[in-house]
Amino acid sequence: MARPREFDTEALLDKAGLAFLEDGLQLTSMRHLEDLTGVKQVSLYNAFGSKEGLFLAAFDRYTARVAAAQKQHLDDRGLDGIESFVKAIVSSDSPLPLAHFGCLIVNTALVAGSAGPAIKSRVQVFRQEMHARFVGALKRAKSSNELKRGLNVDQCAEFVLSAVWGIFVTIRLADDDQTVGQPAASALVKALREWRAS
Amino acid sequence: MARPREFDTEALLDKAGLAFLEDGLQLTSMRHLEDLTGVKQVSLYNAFGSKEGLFLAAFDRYTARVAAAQKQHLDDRGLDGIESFVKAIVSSDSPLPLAHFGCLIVNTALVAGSAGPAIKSRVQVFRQEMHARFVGALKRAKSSNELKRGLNVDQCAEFVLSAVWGIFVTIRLADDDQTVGQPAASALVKALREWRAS
DNA sequence: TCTATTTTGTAGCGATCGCTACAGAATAGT
DNA sequence: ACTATTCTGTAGCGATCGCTACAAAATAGA
Repeated sequence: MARPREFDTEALLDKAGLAFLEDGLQLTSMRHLEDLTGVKQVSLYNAFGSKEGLFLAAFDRYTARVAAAQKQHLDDRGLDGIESFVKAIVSSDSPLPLAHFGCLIVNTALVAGSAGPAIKSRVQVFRQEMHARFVGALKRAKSSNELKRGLNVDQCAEFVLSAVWGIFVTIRLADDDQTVGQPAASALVKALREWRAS
Repeated sequence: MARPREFDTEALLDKAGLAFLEDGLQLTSMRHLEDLTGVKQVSLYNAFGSKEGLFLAAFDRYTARVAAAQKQHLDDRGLDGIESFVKAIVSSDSPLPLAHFGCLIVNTALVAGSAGPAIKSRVQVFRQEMHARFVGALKRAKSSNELKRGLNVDQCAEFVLSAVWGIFVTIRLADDDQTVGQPAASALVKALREWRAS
């Protein structure tokens, strides 16, 4: 019983997420988003309430995709699942479509302190979820005796997560070379293989 | 033959660097720096030319300290030098005085794309220098047969650098717990020991 | 068709941004 | 003391920021 929207919300959030990924939350202006999406500022405010609301919507959509990709690699798998996930990150045909420009989650983590509690807690929660999925894969590896004895799964999961996030920082600093993350990723894969038993 | 300055440049750069570390380049306003340092904006512009000039001065001072700390741990040492450097990062009495709030270099790397070419190239150069110092330590380890055969020193250096930077992102996301980097650092140290021969 | 409800377009609010013009204050050389 | 030069304090420039008031446009139910 009212006028319908003239824009596609999901396509809008994808474009907004890309803009936030490139320039960061604070440097991406609502006027820029207006030009980029073709949707007027007032419509954005009507739909999302505020700039932070729009960011959170775009962020949630982004994280959902990352979580799905992680699950796809790790579910019901052990160390090989982690290995294939790491390889996928620096692969040119990555299932994470935006990995070549860095990762919105990592970028947001670094400005979380200045970005308000809602955003910070969102990043913290998502990091915990990623951690938990790594822990799940490591526990499967442990129970099937794939994992070397004496390794702490929590510690290992933290390590993989930090290493991957560090690779995203490296990717971000590169000019236009998509392969800068390759050496670090390869060495990470080698380190993962040292975790194998026998 | 003119009026002398009434502020200590080095103390000013330390305060400015801390502010840039906490809030980032773009979110730290000149008025905030004025309040923080007690030096009027016009004096800051007189001394450093622009906000970017002030940032680069503070950044150079910060990187010089990080470089000195890295050299202190790595010079004339091999894998044990790298190990002690990694441990120092997450140590509560770190020689890097600001490590508990993250690392200015890592934070800057992530916004380098939006921060202008001068800043970006500065970060790239410094990353290369850190990389070269890791390569130096790894080559020493190799020539003394401390390093396992078949390992690529360039790749290993990239890996350590990415892993360390990832730890700084993790530290940044924590609320006030200075020990969040410990698990990842411990696992990184274990991975380093797998590089030892015999 | 008429009314209620929501979206869209125009325009601009107050606040803050980086930066600077101007005049007064302070020092070195003469 | 006088001049030249540099620094400090006040005040404000133009631009941009997130956000919103207002009215016209468009749709669903009566």
